[in-house]
Amino acid sequence: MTLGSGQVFRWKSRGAKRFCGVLGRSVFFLQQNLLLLHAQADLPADELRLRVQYFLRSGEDWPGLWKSVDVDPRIHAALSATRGLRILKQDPWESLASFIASSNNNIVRIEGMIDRLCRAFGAAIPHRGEIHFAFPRPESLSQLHPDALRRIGFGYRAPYLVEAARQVDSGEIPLQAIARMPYAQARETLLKVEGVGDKVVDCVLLFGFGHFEAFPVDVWVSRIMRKLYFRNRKVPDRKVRTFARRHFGPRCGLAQQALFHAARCELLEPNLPGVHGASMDG
DNA sequence: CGCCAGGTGCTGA
DNA sequence: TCAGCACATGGC
Repeated sequence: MTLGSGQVFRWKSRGAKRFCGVLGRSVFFLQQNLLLLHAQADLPADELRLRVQYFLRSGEDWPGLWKSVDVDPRIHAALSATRGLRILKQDPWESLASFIASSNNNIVRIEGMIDRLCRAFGAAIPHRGEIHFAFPRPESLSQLHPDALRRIGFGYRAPYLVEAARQVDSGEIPLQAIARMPYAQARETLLKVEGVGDKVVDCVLLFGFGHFEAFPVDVWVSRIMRKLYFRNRKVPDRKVRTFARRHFGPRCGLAQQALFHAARCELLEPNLPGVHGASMDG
C-alpha cells in the first residue's frame, strides 16, 4: 500500500505484495509476507537491512505516530482504511524533481515520464540479466536543453526541471543545508525554485525531508477535506492547510497521506462520516 | 470534442 | 489575499 500510495513513482509491482525499485545505485526487491518483510539487493546483509529500514522509517513508532493524528471519527475512518501505511524517506533531489513533474498531472503519466527520464539520463545498473537505472543527478539534468525533456513528455515542466537541476547543482538551492532547516525555513527556501509552489513544496518536505507537519493539498485532498470538514463548500488550499495543521497537529502530514490514499482508492465510500454524521440518504 | 490529473505563475480586482 | 486563466500531455 505504501509503495503504491503516490509517494514514490518508480517502484514496480512484481507479483503479489512484491515490489522492485532502485535506491541510490542498488536494485532492491521487497516482498511482504504477513508481518515479515523480505528484502533482496546486491549488498552486504547488514547494509541492506539498514538501507531498507531507513527508507521505510522502521525506527519510528508508527502506532504512536498514527495515534497522534487520530483526533476525530472522520480521520479515524481514513486511518482504519489505511492501516499499515507509512511515510517513506525518499532522496530529497529525487522527490524534488519528481514532484516538479507531478504538477497538474496524473500518477500514471508521472510514472511514465520519470521512467523515461531515468532510462535516458540515469546511470545504468545491470542486475540479474536486467538493466535498471539510477535517478539522474542534478549535474546531468542541468546540462540538458528543455527540448530533450519535452521529447519524453515533460511538456511545459521541462524548463522548470532543467532550471531546478542547475540551482541544486550550483548550490543556489542547497539540499544538504535545507535538510537541517526547520520546516518554515526549508519551505521558504524551496519555494524559490520555479515550478515549486505550495503543494509541491509540501510533498518534497514530507516525503523527502521528513517534515511531518507538511500538509500537501492536491485535488484529492482538497475534495475529501471539503467533504469531511467544510460542509462540501469550496475552500482555498491555504485555508485547508492551516486548518489541517491546527486540527491534526504537528504530524498532520500523516493524516494527509491517509486521506489522500483513502480518497483516491475510494476506501471511505459508502457511509462516509461527514460533518453531519453518517447518513444513508441517496 | 471536453474533462481530468498529487499545480504553478501571472494578472487584475 | 483571492479568482480566473494558460499551460503540455494522454486517458477516457
